[in-house]
Amino acid sequence: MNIAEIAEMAGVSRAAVSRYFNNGYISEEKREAIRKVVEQTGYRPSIQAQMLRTRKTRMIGVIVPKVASASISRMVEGILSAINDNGYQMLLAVTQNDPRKELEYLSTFHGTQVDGVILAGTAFTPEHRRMLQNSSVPVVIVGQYLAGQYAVFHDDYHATYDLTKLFLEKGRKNLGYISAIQQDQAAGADRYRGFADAVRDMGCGELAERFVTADFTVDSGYEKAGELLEKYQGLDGLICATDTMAVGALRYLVDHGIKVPEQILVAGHGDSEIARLITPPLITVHYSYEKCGEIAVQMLMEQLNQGGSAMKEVKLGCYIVDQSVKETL
Amino acid sequence: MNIAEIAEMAGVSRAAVSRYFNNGYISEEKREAIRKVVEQTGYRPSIQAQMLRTRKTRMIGVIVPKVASASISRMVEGILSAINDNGYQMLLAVTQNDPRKELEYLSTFHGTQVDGVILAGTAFTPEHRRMLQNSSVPVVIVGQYLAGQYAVFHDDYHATYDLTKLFLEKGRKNLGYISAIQQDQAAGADRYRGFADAVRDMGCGELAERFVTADFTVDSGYEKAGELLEKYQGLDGLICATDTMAVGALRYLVDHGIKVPEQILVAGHGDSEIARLITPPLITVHYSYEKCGEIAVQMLMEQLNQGGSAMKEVKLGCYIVDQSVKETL
DNA sequence: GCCTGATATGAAATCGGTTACACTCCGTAC
DNA sequence: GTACGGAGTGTAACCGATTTCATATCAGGC
Repeated sequence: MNIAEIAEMAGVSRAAVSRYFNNGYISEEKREAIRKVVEQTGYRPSIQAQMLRTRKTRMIGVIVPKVASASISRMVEGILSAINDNGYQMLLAVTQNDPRKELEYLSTFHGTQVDGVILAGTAFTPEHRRMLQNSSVPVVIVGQYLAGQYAVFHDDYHATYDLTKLFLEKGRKNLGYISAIQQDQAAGADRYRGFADAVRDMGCGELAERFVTADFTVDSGYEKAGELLEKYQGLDGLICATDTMAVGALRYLVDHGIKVPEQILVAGHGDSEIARLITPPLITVHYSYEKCGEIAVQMLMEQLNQGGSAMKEVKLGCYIVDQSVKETL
Repeated sequence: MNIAEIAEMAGVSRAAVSRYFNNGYISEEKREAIRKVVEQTGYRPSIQAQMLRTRKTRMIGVIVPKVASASISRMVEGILSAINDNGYQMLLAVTQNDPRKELEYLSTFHGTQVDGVILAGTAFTPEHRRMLQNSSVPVVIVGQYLAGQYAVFHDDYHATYDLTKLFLEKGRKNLGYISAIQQDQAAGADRYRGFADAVRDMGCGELAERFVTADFTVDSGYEKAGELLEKYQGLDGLICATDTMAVGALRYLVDHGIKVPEQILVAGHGDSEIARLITPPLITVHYSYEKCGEIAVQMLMEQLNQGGSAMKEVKLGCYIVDQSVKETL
């Protein structure tokens, strides 16, 4: 079933059938004739032929490090819903935290494959920058800031700054910090910097050195909490770069008979479901992952439709979630 | 940059350039000449043109009810990894549990859009069956069994049967069950049937009526646990259709001063991270979601490459995870 | 009666590849 | 010497749509 057959059956030209589907000039009679034939045959125009001819794929490429993650899957959900609302579809690629794969997918998408790209990167190399600058399709980066690029991300620095300040104001003066790798600008560097600056501003700069670096896993949080506690005796507060690490740390404390929150107060970042459900609940920071994805799509759509986006960088605010203060559920 | 320009620059025909990319007959000299021009120009064949001409998109459509879910995101991860290994890409669609959207995406994908479809459906209507039977591309259903269709799913019935038996053997004779809606064949009907048959087989058939139906949320689990406990006094065991519900139920019990597991033993299904991390940990059933996705892709690939798959229905086994018995972490 | 602009139409070019077909070499078997 | 098969090549048809362009009709304004 192609457009020529439909045209013949309806007694019109191929152009007329095309106009029927694209709201072009067409008389009422022909419209009706075509409608009948289309209904009867169940004809649908070939998407590939349309893509080739119009040079639009109506697809957005989305590159993420993984998908089985509370934060990322929420972001993907937000992106997907916004993409569909705009009549686009999502081509999903997962890098499994392999920078080579990230570049590979980026380059695949650069061709004629998609109309735009949303990239949830972690660590950016010079090669990333080069590739992004030479991109033939618009790219929006989510979760990270990258100079000169369209991006939507969170205020990681102030999130951790405020969290640290809260801990100090609660009288927790012997803080420790479990960080993510510094190569991860947002979750690693920015959050740690928020912690370090806050303790300095509050007159206890020596705490800035009380940190260890963990992977993004529960087990690593467990292990590194042990290291930190051994190294620095008498900790009364522990701030972790992610909820996942914080859960691991919490389990370490519970396993070793340390009372939470009485002896040590624990916080993470991400407002994940588990942070609210674990006992005792974690103090955490709410990140609007869905919103982040939606805004990224909005920026992309403006570029696709108008050739440019009003917004170039969007920083989203965060707020602290402390269930010991206001009860949820 | 199109194939004609490359051909001219290399002093060969368009066919030769095409053969260069598709491992056709080509002499060493021409191959080298083309290689040089390609390297120099960074030329890449248009994917759209290839799709149009070859009638292959090298894309698999994946339809899921949502993505921000522990079980589904793991399945998507498994599917995606297997798809990429086979040189395909993933077009992802989320239905948000709307059956209309499910049909809509199914029909979109039926056209020329993708080479194959993986469908994680929940409730199948006659219209689903009709559409699946008339599908022009191979479809594999995951997570559910549907007569006559290629499918990979779990042994939900025996999972719950064994779990219930375990509870009874542990001396918990006053069981209650929190079910998912019966329209959901796997998580709803099959699991409940496993529960009901087990209690009957073990000589306490009257328990089969002790159930309520909840949504797939923590809050619903919380609420329904309350209803069940009010209705049936003296419960000493509670089996839930999903971990999420079980977590809600657990919180209800904790909030109401009921000791877990001493007074009431609680179990879910899914072996989610939260089931292991919550205190006290849930008894749960391990489902191989990644594997489920991988096998679905394998079945799809066999159909695409050989015109048919050796496997038609694959039922995956489950095993009970009980941390009170064998310690993890 | 003539001009203008909106509506309506089809022929044909175009998007960028793949591949069937015909044909030329060239080495080898008989 | 002829037949044969495989390697290597180019021409041209084809995949299935959109869109430009030329043209036609008709209404209304003057």
